[in-house]
Amino acid sequence: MSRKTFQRLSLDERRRSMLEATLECIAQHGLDGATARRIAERANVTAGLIRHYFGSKEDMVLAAYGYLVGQLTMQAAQASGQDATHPERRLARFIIANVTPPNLSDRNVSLWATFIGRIRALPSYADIHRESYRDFLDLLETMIHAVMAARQRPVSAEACQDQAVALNGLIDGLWLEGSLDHGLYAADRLPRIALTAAAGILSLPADALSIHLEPHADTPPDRN
Amino acid sequence: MSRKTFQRLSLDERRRSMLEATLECIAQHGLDGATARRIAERANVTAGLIRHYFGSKEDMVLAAYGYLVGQLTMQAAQASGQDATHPERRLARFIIANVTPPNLSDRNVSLWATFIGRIRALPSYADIHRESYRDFLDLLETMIHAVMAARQRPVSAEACQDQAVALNGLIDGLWLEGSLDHGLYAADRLPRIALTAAAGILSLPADALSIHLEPHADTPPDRN
DNA sequence: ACTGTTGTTATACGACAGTATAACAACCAT
DNA sequence: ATGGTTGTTATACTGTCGTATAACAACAGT
Repeated sequence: MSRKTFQRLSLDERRRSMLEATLECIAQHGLDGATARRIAERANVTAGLIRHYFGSKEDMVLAAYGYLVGQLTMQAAQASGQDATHPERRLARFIIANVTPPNLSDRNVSLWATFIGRIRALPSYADIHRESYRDFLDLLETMIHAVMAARQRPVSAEACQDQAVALNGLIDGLWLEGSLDHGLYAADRLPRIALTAAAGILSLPADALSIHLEPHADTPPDRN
Repeated sequence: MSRKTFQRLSLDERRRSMLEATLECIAQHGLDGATARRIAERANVTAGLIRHYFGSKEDMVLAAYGYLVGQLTMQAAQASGQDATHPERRLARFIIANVTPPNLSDRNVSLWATFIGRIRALPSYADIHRESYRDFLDLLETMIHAVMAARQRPVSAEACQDQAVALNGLIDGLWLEGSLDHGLYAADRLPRIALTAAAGILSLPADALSIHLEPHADTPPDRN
C-alpha cells in the first residue's frame, strides 16, 4: 500500500487543469453531478487540492465560469481576424465564428446556461456576465461603426448602439438554439441565415455580408 | 404536541402548487439550494408528498420545467391577440410581449437557463425543449407568412423558415440579455430595438412594425 | 354518526456531500 | 547529498440530502 505518485505542477498549470476538469464535469453531469470528488478525479488529483487552490468548491466553480467566458470571447475575437481594411468581411467572419464550431457546441451552451442560471442566486456571477456582455457589445459596436464609415453612411452613436444590441441578440439566440441540436434544421444553414438577417438589421443589401461566406483560407483571395 | 393540521387538495391544485414552489425555490436559491425540504416548506406540505405526487424529486423538477415553458408560450401567444386581420400588428404585439414584462423577467430567464443547462446531462429535458422550440418557431412562421401574404410579397417556404429562425434567435437573445438587468441600457428601449431589427430581417420598411408600438388598449384605434 | 380510503404528516435511515486536518513526498536551494 | 518547503495525498468528520415507511387525520359514501 503505497501512496499515489504525483507530479508538482506550476500554479497556473494546476489551476487551469482543475478549471477544465470542473467545466468538463458540469457539462457532462450537470451542476449536481459535478461533485468535488468527481472533479478532482478528472483532474487527476485528490479533492483536498480544491481547498488549497480555490478555498472552496463554490469559488472554484465561479472561477471556472470566468475561465469559460474568457475563452469564448477570445475565440470569437480571434476568428474575426485583425484585417481592419475590410470592415464587412471582418464583421461577417465574426458572426460566422459565433454560429459554427467550435464556438457552436452543446458543451459551451450547456455550461453557459448553467452559469446564467446561477446569476440570480449568487451575485458574483452577475459581475462576470456583465463584463463579458459589455466586451461583446463593444466589439460589435466598433465593427458596425467601421462598416458604416466605409459605406459613408453616417449613423448616430445611439442608432449604432441599438444595432449592436439587436445584432448581439441575434447572435446569442442563434448560437444558443443552434447548439442544442434539436434536429429541426441543419446547423450548416445557420451562417447564411445569420448573415442575411444581420444585413437586414443593419439595412445593408441582403448579400452584403454573405458575400464573405466562401473563403475558408486565412489568406484573402484578392490581390493587393 | 399535535400534528400539523392540513387540508386535502385536489390532485391538480396540489400538483400545481408544488410545481410553483419548485420553480420559486430554483429561481431564488438555484438548483443546489432547491432542496426537497425547502420546496415542501414553500408549498406548505412535508417532503413526503413529493414521492406521493411525482415519484421522485428529479421527476418533479422535470415536470416543473414543462410547466414553465407551457406558461411562457401561452403568455406570449395570448399577448399577440387573435386579430388575424392585421398581420403586422399581430406580429408586432407578439414581439413586444416577449421583450416586456411579465415575460421579460430575471426569474423566467434564470429558470429557463437552469433547465437548459441540464439538457445535455438528462435527455428528458431535451424533449421538452425541442417541443417548445418547435411550437415557437411554427407560431413565428405562420405570422411571417401572413405578413408577406398581406403585402402580396411571395416568399418561398424555405425563405420563410429561415426568417423565422432568425427572428426567433433575435427574440430569444433580446429576451435573455434584457432580462438579466446588467444596467448597460434601459430595458424600455428593447421594444423599439426589437421591432426595428425584426423589420430589417423581414426586409420591411424600417417602421413597418414599430408603428404598432403605441396602442396599449385592447381596442384597436382604427374605426371599422 | 360511522367507517373506509387515501392524502398527508412524522420520523428514521443510509448515502454522500464538502471540507478540515495530518501525514507524506516531490522538488529546490544549498 | 541533504534538509526544508509546500504541493499533494489520505482520512475522518459533520451536516444534510433524498427517500422509504408507518402512523395519522381529513373527507366521502353510507
